Amino acid sequence: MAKQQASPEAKSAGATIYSVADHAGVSIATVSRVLQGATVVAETTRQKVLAAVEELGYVPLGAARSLAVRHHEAHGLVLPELSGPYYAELLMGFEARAAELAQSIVLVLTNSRTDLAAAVRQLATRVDAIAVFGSPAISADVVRLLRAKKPVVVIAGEPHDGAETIAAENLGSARELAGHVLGHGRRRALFVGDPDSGPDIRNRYAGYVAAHRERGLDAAEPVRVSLSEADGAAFAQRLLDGEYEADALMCANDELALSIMTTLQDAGRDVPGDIAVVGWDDVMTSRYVRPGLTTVRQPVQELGALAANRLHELVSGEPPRSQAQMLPTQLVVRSSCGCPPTH
Amino acid sequence: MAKQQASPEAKSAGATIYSVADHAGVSIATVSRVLQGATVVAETTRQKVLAAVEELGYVPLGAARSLAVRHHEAHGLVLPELSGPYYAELLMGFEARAAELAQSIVLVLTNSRTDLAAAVRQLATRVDAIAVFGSPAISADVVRLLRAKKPVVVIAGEPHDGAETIAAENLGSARELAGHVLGHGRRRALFVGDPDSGPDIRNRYAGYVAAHRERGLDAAEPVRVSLSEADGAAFAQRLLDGEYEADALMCANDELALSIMTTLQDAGRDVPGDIAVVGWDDVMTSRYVRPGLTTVRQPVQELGALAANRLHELVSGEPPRSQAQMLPTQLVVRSSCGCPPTH
DNA sequence: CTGGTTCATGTAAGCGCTTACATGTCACTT
DNA sequence: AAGTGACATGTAAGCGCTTACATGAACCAG
Repeated sequence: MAKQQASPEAKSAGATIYSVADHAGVSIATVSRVLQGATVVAETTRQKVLAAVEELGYVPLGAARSLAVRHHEAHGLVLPELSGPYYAELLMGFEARAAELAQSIVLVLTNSRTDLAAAVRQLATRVDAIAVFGSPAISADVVRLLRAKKPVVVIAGEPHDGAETIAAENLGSARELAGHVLGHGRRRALFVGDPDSGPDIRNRYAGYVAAHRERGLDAAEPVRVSLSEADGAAFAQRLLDGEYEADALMCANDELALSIMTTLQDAGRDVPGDIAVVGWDDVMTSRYVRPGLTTVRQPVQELGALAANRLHELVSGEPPRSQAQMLPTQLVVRSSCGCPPTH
Repeated sequence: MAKQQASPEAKSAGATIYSVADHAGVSIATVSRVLQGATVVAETTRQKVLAAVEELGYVPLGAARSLAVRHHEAHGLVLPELSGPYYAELLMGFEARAAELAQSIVLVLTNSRTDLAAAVRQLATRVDAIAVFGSPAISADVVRLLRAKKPVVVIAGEPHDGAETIAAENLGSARELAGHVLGHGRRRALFVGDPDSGPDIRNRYAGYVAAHRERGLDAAEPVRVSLSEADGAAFAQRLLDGEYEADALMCANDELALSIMTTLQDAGRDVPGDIAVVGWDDVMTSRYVRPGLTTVRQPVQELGALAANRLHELVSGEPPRSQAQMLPTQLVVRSSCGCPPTH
């Protein structure tokens, strides 16, 4: 009956470090100390404080701490969207590494935004550093950010002035993949995808061209379609209508390849008999589909993790790298290219 | 030559509202006013301020604003992971709605965390409200959060004391789906998945049982496996080995269904001839696979959007709903259930 | 018993914003 | 010419933390 002075319901909502200190009979400095765990506090006082925290349901106000310590302990990540496994994996890798570094992550998806610039500006307001996926849509704002001196790393994008770039290797594996297809004797291979949609696709096309050149072959102009299932199906239809002629299709990514391949098959074409189809990314579906899709696997999670890691290093004062970092990539041969099925 | 007094390189990194005010020759209050855009400011001063902001590369410190206005303008989202389209879509829906409401979103993935409780506590520190996906792993911490009086909504989880719940409908569509399969004359249908892994799966199993009961049939015990491709393949192998006997499989989700179906097919079984297989979620692969997978489509994006929306309403002072909200769900009949192919 | 250490704790000064309130200016009215 | 509003801007008091520094208690050596 002795300690019932505390108002039983005045708790939680507005608990601050002051109310906790009061409740525990100590100063706010002591409360802060036990919560940060850095300095030594006598065990008995620590228990008192913890009890008060518990009792009041105290949750410290992150903003106040951030203001006092002068950083946010948070990284920003700007991605176009999350459909398909690519960005999701990137995000997982990023999140996992950020978690290890005790950084919160705040996410912005650009496709859902009408005012992208405002969103990015807002983001810059609450994080210490930002990783941006290199969609062409955002370059201007990235530059603005740079001027505002938040460390920025660009993932799979154009090397912007001053911002670090990290990406997966494209040119070499694209050359290898195209070479593999040509090795099956295909002579009318088409590249499907728009090289202008970013450096990734541009380099894949460059690899396709290089593979042709090495063999003294002419590389066709790319078929410029977006990386969506719908555009894939539409292109396949045009192919069926005779608008294009090809015995192999090197698609800019798996989603495109899959929708094209399925549309062709449903129309009675034999893949790879009549026409080979290869993709890029090695999404889950590519394993399940028959024939299995030959493609290229990127270390997407690692890409994300690396971005988070660099961000942290930059925040900790390491100098920016001028050289773009490049992660190796791996050819995955299944049977849509003309190789015999192996499953 | 007259206005070159400004130090050319002292910019950005440490620009504060004070330096901007100095630079523009106004008070910090005025700077704040033009940046918030709420109060009227004379056009000429507004221009001066904007120019100073631009020149100094000023980015306001979110933490300071949050502290002053006493909320974060951010929502938290706690998800197990992001592999597969389900969570990614949920996140997209959530993000899109949050963006409309001008809320930042900070993301925590629980599978990558060793100390989940700490992560959630940290999260609570920097957001106004939290949406938690209802994995059983986190219930205890959710309760702690509730005590600490941050609004919480639980997505597809157990109705925890005080926390709102929102979910997609399971029981009815599961009954419908199971009924459909039984309608093909299958009499040895198995449910594959663990009803104890959460209310979603539990209700799907309940629907399976109800469909049997309605027809005077006995429902078998569920085959308790986790929702992963690996476990699916393992189960398929045991089925092939004769450990189970079945003419239909109702799987707890598509990933399971797909890996099982493919494993069976690769072993020479005819789906749906020998055995029907149905799933849940309608992931992209389910469209591409042959036979097309019969499944149930959930309004996953809407689920996410609804969560974001409720969070905002709760933060704005609306009273919590005691009734769980339930979104309708839709049977997608393709041919893995025994129906003729339609594509 | 005194003075010097050591160690736990308290005191108070910010961190960079927002905003209620006070002040000053102008343009009218009378 | 003085009084009155209306309006733009400045002043200053917080918001809830962290942390350098000051204080005081406890202990030990001399």
